Amino acid sequence: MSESSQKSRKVVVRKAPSQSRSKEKVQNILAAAKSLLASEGLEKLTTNRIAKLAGLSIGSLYQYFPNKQAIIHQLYSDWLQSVRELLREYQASDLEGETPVSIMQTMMDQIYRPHDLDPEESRYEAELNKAMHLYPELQAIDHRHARQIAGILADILRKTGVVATDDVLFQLGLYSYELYGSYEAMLQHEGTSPGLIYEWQKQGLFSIIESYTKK
Amino acid sequence: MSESSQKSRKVVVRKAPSQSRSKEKVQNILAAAKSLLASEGLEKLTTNRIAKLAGLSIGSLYQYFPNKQAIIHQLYSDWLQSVRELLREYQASDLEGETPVSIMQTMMDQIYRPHDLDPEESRYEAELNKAMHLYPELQAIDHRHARQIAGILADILRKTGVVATDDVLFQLGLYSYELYGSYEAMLQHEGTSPGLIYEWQKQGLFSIIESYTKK
Amino acid sequence: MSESSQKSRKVVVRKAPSQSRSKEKVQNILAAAKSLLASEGLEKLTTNRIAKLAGLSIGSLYQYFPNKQAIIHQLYSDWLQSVRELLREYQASDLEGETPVSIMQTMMDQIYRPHDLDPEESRYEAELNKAMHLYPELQAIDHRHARQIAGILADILRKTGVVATDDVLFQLGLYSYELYGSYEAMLQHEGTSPGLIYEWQKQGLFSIIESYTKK
Amino acid sequence: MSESSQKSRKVVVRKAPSQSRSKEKVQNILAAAKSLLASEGLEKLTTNRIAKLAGLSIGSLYQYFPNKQAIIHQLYSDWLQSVRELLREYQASDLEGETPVSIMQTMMDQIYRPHDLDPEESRYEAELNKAMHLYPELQAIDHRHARQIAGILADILRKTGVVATDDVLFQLGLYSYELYGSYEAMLQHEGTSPGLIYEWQKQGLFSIIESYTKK
DNA sequence: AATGAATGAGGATTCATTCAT
DNA sequence: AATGAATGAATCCTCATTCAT
Repeated sequence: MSESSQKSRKVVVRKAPSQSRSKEKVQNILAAAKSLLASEGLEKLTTNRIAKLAGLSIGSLYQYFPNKQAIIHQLYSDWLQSVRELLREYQASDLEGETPVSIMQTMMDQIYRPHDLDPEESRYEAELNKAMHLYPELQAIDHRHARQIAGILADILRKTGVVATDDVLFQLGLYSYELYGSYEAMLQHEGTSPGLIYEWQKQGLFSIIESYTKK
Repeated sequence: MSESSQKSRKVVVRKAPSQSRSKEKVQNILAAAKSLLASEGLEKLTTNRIAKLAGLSIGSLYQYFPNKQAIIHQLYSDWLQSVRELLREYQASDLEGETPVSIMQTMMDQIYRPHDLDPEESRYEAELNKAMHLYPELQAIDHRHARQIAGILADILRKTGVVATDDVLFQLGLYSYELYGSYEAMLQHEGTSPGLIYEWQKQGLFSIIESYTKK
Repeated sequence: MSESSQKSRKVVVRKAPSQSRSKEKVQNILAAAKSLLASEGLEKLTTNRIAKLAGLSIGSLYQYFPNKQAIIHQLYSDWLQSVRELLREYQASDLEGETPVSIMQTMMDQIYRPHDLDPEESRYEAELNKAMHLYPELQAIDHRHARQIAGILADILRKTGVVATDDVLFQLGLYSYELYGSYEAMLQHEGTSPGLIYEWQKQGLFSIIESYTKK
Repeated sequence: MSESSQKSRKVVVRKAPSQSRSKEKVQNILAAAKSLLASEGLEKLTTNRIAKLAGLSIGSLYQYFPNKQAIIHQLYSDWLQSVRELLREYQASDLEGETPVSIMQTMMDQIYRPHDLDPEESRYEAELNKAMHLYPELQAIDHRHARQIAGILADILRKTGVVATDDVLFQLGLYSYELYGSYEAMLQHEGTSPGLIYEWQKQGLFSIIESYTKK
């Protein structure tokens, strides 16, 4: 199960199977944008460069996306969706016998792992996050997604025994989700040790969660 | 994205602010940039607007700063310095009787407080952080400062009883410092409760610190 | 989504032409735009060509006008103002002994004349009119000016003995003004004889006016 | 201004609409263009939108029309033809007992009427007129048509008793025709009263015609 | 014949930076 | 030293038209 959901994390690739030519082009564009974001950063992300890297003309690019923001939004949205889907699997799964800490640990292991394996992925997500802040219009979407994720996390926490008001549960979900964002940010700094930070993040979060758990 | 046309540039102050007249102009420029950053965000931060708000000509601005990056760098550097100085005071103070947690609590209260009191300050620091990420050249400087702060924190932690290798101590300092950055980021999201987040940040960090403390 | 990016635009002059240098540049730009409009038509009127013909860079052009519309608006506004001022002189003058027809005849002779003398002027005004229709935002201004002119004409007609309700007087003023627009349009057609058309325009208008005059 | 990239082009129909299938497609295209012109204006009239609304592909559209201008030309040409045919009926009819004024009155009532009944038609013709001015190549064709119509009108006027040289008669025909164009333009302005304008147009024209009539 | 994806020149606009005065 | 007009490369985006399938 952990294997299959590992795959479902990469929604971008999952959609790739060439159902239609359109879908493939869209994927090319997204892949190009992702690649530029990871390799050169947000500053160098121009529509013309994306088109060139995707192997099509600028005009074609605009046949698939109405504007630059839409590309970034899709990238971000895809990523958020993959996280949401992963969390939903856990939410829907049999949580019998799981403690809040045990389930969070499992989920974090799965979500944080790619950063250790692939620094590109790490840079990519950090740049994506940056971009999100630069386009105010996209923040609303970000918030909506974030709230959904927070809701799922809150539900999982509640089901596994965390006792708190709905609002605190929701805040806890939001906090957990945003903690992941800060993890990404930290990895961008040189000199930080991913392993240690990961452990500390878990330890800190678990300490908080446990304080809301009935004994 | 106006920042995309940036090239490698020197980021040092062009003119040592030795004369008081000069010092004043430099301060005006920095204050204007800070104000614009806090009120309108990074996207609206143009050199022309800074000059206008600072009450001098764009030509004069370039007599005090070689380029836009240098202004942002100075702003960031000033902020880091204030943090460093604050921490150095603690470092130099009599830490007798303090536990790692007690001293961290004191320092965090002092550093985090402005965000509760002044949302402008919060926005300002978040935008500053964004800018830092957008100018790759500035990141190296950021890292140097961060390492200094981490070193101070490591020293304080060691003096107050944290037991770990030098490297782990340093990582712990770095982690503590970066946790603050993530706090700023979280506050930018709607729907988050500053009070709760602050408490959780502390609780998480203290939990980690305590695990490195001899009993 | 791309459709929605249309925004209201300011159509005022960005920089008050208070200093003579500025004034001169503004005039250069307007003259260049006018010249292009007259010689090549609206299709070839691009900001870059205006700048080049005006002898300055595209960047400079945008220091004097916030956008292309503003240039066209200024051109149109200037022309309307000259007409308004001319009419106001008549309005303020001693109309004793004048009949509606005699005063209209005098004014029309003065306003229509440039077309006979200068075909460039004729083409220019026709293109300007075309442009006005292409920019919806400018139509509101057009209407406001038109109403002012209509008001002045109505006043002149009333003072010189036309008897009608205020509304009809106003409509008559509007009609007289718009008749001039149609004169411009007709001149653009080959094979038309300006002299005849002018006489007919007058004859038609006078016939209408006289039917509202007490005998 | 998308039209600015236009170059000299043939404006004839590429394919004679001899087969009924073809004829239908051509009509679909023209109807779509007309509809877009009336509802959204010239600026929003793109070949791709026309094709979509006509229910065929952009490629097919270009099988029936060599370029965008040709479509507009056909639209304009069709409209002119309908006017021509209407006038020809009068020209061919028994004009015994008709005065120039009575016959013009009858014709104008018939031609002007649609504007009162259908504001869409009014907008359509105004946009068509605008388009005509934007494509210099089309003006020559416009003039040819206009001359034909002027010739018919001149003939009708002569037959019903207007006495003037052939040239003046022709000019009078042209003037009458163009007066209609100005009527359309006036209707686009807010605040004008169609009824009054119509009456005034007639009154003005009749006054001119009568001055060329033997008593 | 039909399709519609692909093209890319061209347009409006911005803004960091320079330099003549 | 101070000024601020001037620069122009660079960016996002449009749309008439073509052509491989």
